[in-house]
Amino acid sequence: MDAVDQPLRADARRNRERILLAARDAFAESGFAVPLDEIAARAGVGPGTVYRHFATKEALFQAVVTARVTNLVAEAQRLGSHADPGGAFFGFLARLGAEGAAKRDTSDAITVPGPLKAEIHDALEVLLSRAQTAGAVRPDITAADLIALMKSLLVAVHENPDPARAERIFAVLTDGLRPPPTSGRTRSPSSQMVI
Amino acid sequence: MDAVDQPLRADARRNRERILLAARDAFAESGFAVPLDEIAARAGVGPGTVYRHFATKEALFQAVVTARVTNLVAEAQRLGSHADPGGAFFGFLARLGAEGAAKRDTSDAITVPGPLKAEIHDALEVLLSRAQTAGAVRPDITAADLIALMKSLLVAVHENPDPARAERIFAVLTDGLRPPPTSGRTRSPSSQMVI
DNA sequence: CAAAATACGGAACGGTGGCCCCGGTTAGCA
DNA sequence: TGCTAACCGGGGCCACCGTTCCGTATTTTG
Repeated sequence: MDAVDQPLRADARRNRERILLAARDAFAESGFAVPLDEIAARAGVGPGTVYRHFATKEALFQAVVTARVTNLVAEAQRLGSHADPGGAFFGFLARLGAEGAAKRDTSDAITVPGPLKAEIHDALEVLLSRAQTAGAVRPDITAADLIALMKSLLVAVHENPDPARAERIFAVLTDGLRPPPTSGRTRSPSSQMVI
Repeated sequence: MDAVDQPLRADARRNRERILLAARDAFAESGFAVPLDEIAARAGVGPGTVYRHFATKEALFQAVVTARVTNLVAEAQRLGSHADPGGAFFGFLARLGAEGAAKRDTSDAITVPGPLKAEIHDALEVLLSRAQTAGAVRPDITAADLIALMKSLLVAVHENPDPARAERIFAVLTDGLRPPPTSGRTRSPSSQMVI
């Protein structure tokens, strides 16, 4: 990973841009699991060239998704001052779901331990606790639960890419996140998961 | 895969038993992804011996999980004649969740295309449609949706093995599966996932 | 107990994927 | 235009994993 980018040869700069573009597309299509050789081939360079610019495959991944995650966090913080806590929370969840359904690497980005995951976690936690205080979201859920849920549901959506099914799955999530009717327990006793 | 098992040498029969035992534990702990060499090592045999008894790793997996899945299907069919459709459905879901949380290979068994997946799908469909007709489960969900949901949630549970979190996650699922309140829409408009 | 059939173990093969290195090429500058 | 330094390409190394092969060991049988 080159820190300075001022004294960079013209072809080096051009190749770096190409690699980032190709990585963006490849990661979005196939997630982090895409072979690095395919990224290199898409960029029209050799694998060695990729490693000249990015020390490791993960560094390249970080470089690609950082901008997108930062945007998400910014939107979450913007929504954090929203009047309606429930609307802000579910709106951000919808944004996250749309992003994750479109780009396969989003679920990897918010899951792999690192600064990105921490940022999303913190941003989500603010929205979540506000919504919970307002009574719009069930109080037992944590931000880590939500990230785990989102990640696994995004995987499910990617594994059978039916838009209608994706909407149904996310509807189950959003409805399940709402506070359960606190009045006389209508839950059947057999609905407990014994682990 | 040897069809005849009558003329089987004593050590062969013993090793076959050992392999099945080791595979059962290894698959339960690590899912289908466990290296076959580890199964062989656990059984105290060489990898070649495993392949003498089972033509492929997947054949061994099928031999291990078939009994368990068959039991699940039998229980589903038994519950199918239950008086309370909702209770039967959520009870079976709880059973599936418990089984899947305890054994990591359950999610693989019900997901990999094959007869096991088809059996589970059909058994689940009966319970689901009865519960939907009774108004205990939201009507838009399909059996395939449920399998996808269960699989991904089980993966999430296995990735962070906190029993409390597992219960919370499954609570979100069961609550989200209940029919949404049909009365005046309390859903905020921003809760739609735009895909 | 000896011969024949059968099974065993583990080394080896083939494929995949992350990562590195060397010979050739190209940019930048005088 | 010619020289130097940086860069590029892709072949290659290593690790992992499913699978196969073969010399050896064990069991069965006459």
